Amino acid sequence: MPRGKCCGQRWWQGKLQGCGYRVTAGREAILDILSKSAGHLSAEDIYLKIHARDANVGLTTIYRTLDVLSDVGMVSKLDFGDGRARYELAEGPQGARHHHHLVCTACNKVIDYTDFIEEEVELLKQTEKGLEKKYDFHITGHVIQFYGLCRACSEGK
Amino acid sequence: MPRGKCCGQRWWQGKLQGCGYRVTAGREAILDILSKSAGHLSAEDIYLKIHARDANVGLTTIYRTLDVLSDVGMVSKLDFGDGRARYELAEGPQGARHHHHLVCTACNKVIDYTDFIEEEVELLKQTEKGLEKKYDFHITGHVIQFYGLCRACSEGK
DNA sequence: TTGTTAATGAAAGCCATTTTCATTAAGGAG
DNA sequence: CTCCTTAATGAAAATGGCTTTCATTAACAA
Ligand SMILES: [Mn+2]
Ligand SMILES: [Mn+2]
Ligand SMILES: [Zn+2]
Ligand SMILES: [Zn+2]
Repeated sequence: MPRGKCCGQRWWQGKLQGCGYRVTAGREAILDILSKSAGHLSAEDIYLKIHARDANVGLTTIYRTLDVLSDVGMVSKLDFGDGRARYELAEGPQGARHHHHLVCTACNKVIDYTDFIEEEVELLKQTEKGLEKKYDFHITGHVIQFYGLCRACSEGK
Repeated sequence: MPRGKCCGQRWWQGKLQGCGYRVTAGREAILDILSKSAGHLSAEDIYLKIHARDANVGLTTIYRTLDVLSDVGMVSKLDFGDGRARYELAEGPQGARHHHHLVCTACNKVIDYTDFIEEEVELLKQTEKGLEKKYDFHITGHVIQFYGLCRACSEGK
């Protein structure tokens, strides 16, 4: 019987080690925070949460870890145009369905939506196929985001 | 009979003055460069082109002017994820149909495409309508971009 | 021509992210 | 378990796109 947190919490070990990365306390802490948060955290958000909770993890390590996690596909790096990158867990075992974002340009609130995703994904697939052929491109990803004003910001004039 | 460059070159005067902005040499130079370039220029690109051509326009003025031009809707500010904003003339009298972008993540080449735009725009319209209703949002804009590897970068392994 | 005020440029500042480099520790070999 | 190689880490400094400040210039209305 293994010591430490028992199975179930560490579904990421395999993925990290499989890609040649070591499993460290800092990486576990960052993944834990990401998996327990609503998403769209900046590097500094994570830094603050980590220090509020317990450990000493430098901001530098947070940036480096987020790069690693993006690299192995466990985390998505997002840009909502407010000058700082944000991160969320990519679709994994237990969570995170594929979704797109609706961003309030006034208060920076971000809404995940999965509505209309089927039609969007369908069109995207076709468009990607067409673009790949016509422009001889190998497409690896896309960004779709809507910008606007949320209720509160719209009323606040 | 007016002095200076004669009519035809200055379709932007009206728009600027109509919005309460003054027409200055720097603004003309920037617009001229934008209208004669392939597009997707960074502030520094413009700065270098302006100095290669003739005049003394500070980088600060270029940033400020691009803000003004975005404000009046003459220029679109683009973000391809390479850490610097890029700009292109928005659809105006003579040029620039509505298009989306295909970006090579290796060499940063950007392709404008108008194919599939009709279907995309149609779907976007519907999606926006649905999102506005469901999330009580007033949508003002969207971003659609595809990322991948161009032929050259794909072959170069 | 003149006065008001927006526009400008040089220099300093800002701030998210990256780099440097000396120190620590993950994890395979034995 | 102990050693050893080398990836990982953190503090501090650097980077770089962009913004702010402030004294000077020039658009343009009167
Ligand atoms: Mn999300
Ligand atoms: Mn374009
Ligand atoms: Zn809002
Ligand atoms: Zn390329």
